[in-house]
Amino acid sequence: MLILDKDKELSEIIQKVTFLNAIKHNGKAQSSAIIGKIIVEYPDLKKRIKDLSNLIDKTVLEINLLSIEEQTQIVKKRWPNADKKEKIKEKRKLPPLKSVDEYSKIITRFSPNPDCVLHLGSARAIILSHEYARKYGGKFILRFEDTDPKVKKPIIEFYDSIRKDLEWLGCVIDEEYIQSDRLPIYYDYAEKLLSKGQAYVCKCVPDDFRKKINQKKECKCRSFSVKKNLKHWNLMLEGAYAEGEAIVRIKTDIYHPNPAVRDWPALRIINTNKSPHPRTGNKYRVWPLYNMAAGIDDHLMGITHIIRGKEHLTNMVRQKYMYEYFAWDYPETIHYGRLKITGALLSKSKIIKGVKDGDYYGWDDPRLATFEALKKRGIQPESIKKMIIDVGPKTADVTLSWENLYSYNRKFLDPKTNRYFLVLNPILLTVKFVPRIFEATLKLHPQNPDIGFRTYKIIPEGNQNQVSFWIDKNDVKNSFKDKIFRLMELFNFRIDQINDNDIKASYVSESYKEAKKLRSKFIHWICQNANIPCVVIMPDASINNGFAESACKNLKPNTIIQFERFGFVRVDQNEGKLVTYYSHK
RNA sequence: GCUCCGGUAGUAUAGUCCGGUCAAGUAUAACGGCCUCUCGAGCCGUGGACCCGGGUUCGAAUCCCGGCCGGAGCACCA
Repeated sequence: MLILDKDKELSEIIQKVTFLNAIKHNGKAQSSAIIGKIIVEYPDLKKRIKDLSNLIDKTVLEINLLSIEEQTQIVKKRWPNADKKEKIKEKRKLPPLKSVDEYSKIITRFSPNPDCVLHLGSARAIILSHEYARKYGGKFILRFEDTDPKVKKPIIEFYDSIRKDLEWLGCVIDEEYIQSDRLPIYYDYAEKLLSKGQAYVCKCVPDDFRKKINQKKECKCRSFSVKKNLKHWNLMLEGAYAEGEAIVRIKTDIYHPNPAVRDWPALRIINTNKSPHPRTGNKYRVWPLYNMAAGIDDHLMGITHIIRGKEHLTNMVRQKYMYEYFAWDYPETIHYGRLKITGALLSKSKIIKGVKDGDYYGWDDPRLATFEALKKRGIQPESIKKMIIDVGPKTADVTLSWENLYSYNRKFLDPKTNRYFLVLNPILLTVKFVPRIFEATLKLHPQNPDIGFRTYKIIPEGNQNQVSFWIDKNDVKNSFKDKIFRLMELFNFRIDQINDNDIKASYVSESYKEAKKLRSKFIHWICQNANIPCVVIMPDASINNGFAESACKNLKPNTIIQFERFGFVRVDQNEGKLVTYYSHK
């Protein structure tokens, strides 16, 4: 205590920290917070924490007696530079991968079953695997896991659509494998396991086996000799058994606490005359199951880091038995949580059913969260990528909101997207007494005039000097009386009369400042004859019809533009009629 | 039921391993203001969270125990 008291430097620091803490919290400092800060600077004081604590309590008591004004003054005088730290702008990045030093090259893989198109639910696996491979200068493998010709039957068209989706996402594939090409490899390893007594051919009916294994009892096939097992194995390959009559199981631990781990199935028989494989037809009857095929391949392909959903956690436990038999090291794993997005359907089977039943227009229906649909809606692959990286690889499930995705997307789109006018709910506005010819010059981008302009010439006609425009009914529908409106970048007008099919108005003035001063509503417009028909397909698949300004005539499909005061859209078709998909505000 | 994971604002995330600079940072959404010839962008500001209960400790988002809630697996699917 005494030593502390004498330490001028320390007492100075304590006072400073206490004053600052007090100011920060309405004039009342709190000792616990102060102790923390002091301990960090003087770790040695930990030993005499009681003394320190007393000293701080004393200081806090004294300083808290002062008013916040007094405190502020004292701080200003004694420590003029003490206040405020500036905001940190951090860019989130991937956490480092485990044990990278133990591998000469990082190899990751994405391994889909080509039984459906890809959707946002797969984004974590794809992007994390690819990003980590790139981050460490490694290799990214695409591996089609198409070893179930019956229950989750692969479909030929999806092999390609998956490749395309990956390309769109900017994930470059270094190597590609298809498991249905590799059956002999799995057979080979199966035989090795059988000959070492580490696997057996089980001929039990599934139900019986399950009952037994749940009671931690082995089935009779488990104790068959290697010779017998090999004989049965060959009979399997030769086609002597029907579907379900025999299966290869990997021996694990009958007493494993998790029944799902006990003697898991590795290869089964599929009648490919009845359920032909789309690539190999009826060439093979014995097909490996996930843990066999993926387990073998992950090793053979040198995968160092497996990044997959947490539903595979027990599969890791299962596969480790096989890895032990072969004396292989199991790769590092990341098992991330499920990714959902509010309201979106992310179930393959439901997507397939919906498309099949005609509930959706196709795989790219805007209501779906497939990559094809997102692309169609103008979502940039970079946005998805950034979002997934920000979400990171943690095991908790996440439910993203669309707003989040939109915000990422907006940041990419906003700086490089041309602006145009779109008029929905069009009604003809005729303005009379327009004093002269106007030439409106409209920036294609508000912050970046270098991108260019589009111009429209407004020529008054007839003895009342009239000009007609299309405007959105909704912009003027409420109490227009005595109000001045402004046609953006053009002039101000007053409405005389609203009819069902047109609006009569009179020119008021040209001044922008005047409109600003009067707090006029600024509305966009399209010259009566300078329009092209336009439809906007919304995320809920509803359709908006209207006019786009004629400058949109030359927009190429795939261009993303912003309709001012409406939102971003992606041009889908543009032949006589502009067909667009709405992205977001 | 059994076996595993998880739980920080509306959403997402940092911090958790190794207790103290965290009366909790950031992004987005919300709200207010400024700016802008878009309702977009930008700028400034406001409000908002450690699942609950015990314990250990001078001190717990962090460690321990118990509970609650959520998810996944328990397929001859992947």
